[in-house]
Amino acid sequence: MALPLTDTQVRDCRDRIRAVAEAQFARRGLAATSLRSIAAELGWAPASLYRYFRNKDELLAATRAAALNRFSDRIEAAYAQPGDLWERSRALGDAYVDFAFEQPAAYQLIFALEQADGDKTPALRAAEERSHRTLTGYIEDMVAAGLLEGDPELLGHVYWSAIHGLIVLQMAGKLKPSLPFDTIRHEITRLLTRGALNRLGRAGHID
Amino acid sequence: MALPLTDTQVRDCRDRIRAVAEAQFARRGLAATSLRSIAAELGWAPASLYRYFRNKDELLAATRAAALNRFSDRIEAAYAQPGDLWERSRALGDAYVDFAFEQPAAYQLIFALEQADGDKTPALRAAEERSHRTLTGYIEDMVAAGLLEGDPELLGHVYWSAIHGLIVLQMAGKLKPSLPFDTIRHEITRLLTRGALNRLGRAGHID
DNA sequence: TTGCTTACCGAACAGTGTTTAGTATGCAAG
DNA sequence: CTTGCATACTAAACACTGTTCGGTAAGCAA
Repeated sequence: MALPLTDTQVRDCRDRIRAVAEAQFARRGLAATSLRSIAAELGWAPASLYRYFRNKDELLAATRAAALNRFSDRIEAAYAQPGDLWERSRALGDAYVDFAFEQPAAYQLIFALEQADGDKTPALRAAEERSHRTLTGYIEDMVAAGLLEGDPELLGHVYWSAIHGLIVLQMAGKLKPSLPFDTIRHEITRLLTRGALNRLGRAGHID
Repeated sequence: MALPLTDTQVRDCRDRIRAVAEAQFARRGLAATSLRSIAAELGWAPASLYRYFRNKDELLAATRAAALNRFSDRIEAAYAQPGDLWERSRALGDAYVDFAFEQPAAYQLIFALEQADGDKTPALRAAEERSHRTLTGYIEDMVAAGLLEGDPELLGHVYWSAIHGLIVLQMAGKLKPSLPFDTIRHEITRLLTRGALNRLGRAGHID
């Protein structure tokens, strides 16, 4: 073990480390996974990992990238299947949801979701419920007034998820620069006042 | 300083600590903020914080709860203003967006968003761009086929934000239990095939 | 003055990511 | 076969983290 590793050997080694890391992320959670625990599972010394990754963040980024590429593989394969656009749409949606629920740890890793739930204080829980009640109550008012149709709970989730997503993307500078700064507010206002989502929320199978 | 503090003094102390913590979260980021740095800014010893918070997680939860309550205050105040439902809708939407962009650190704290961006490997960035291209390309196909109308970029963001939000909520067990397990997939399929969002994405002011 | 409760602190402990000096391995050269 | 050498890997340390514990000093009651 003193001659230089080939490129493929290095890549295999990186993949092995990455796999152990992702397994521990899924099993113990991200915060409880240390370089020492990963090295221990490999039967290595902690410092040895630094031959393959510059630091812990780079290892984390590598596992994220691998999970994200698995996700893209599934989506693209589903969308590439034969059929008309409706069928391919359905296959793509199914692939998206299937991946999320078959590999929840990978999905959480991709989107950097914390699975911590035990560190919620009663005060925090109360604040969350209050916020949820406020936003959901608004949707209920809209439904009661006949301005939106469907199940208020589900409708509210779609609603606020979309708005939240727009804000996050705007903050991250991911929206295309040609959009003026206020466009997001206009879009949100239209969401809120036009009932564009009013076909959603009615539970029922598609035909 | 040896006689017991009154309840209000204790609360003031907790608030002072919390304020310093939130300021450091906003300034240096969440990961770079330690109990030692917070104590140092207060001129205290690190151990002293444990008289007011059981541990770091509880301090974090307190700051989260405080920020979330400030958020709810703004939303509720806007929605409680006089006017018809349209006007109150608009006020609520404005309040939501204004808070998010006036206090981005608080918004990120509330929704546990990591502001880390420098730890992105080229490989991870490539994987993200690939995934983004795949999902956006699908929307573009829909628009090209005349099944959706509007700006594909913005439309895609709303689209995937909503779906992502539904999955996260389903994973967290936040969707109401009466909804059968497959309802989320049906809703997503309807999103994908019904063009329910087809009124969105056309840039332009509301009248 | 004595005693006691109490806010606060200094110092330590275990654990983390990371660096550095060093060991031992196995091929290549003499 | 011996020597040299590049190299995969390690042991030990460093600086830092959250957290705990014994101790100190301050102010009130007796």
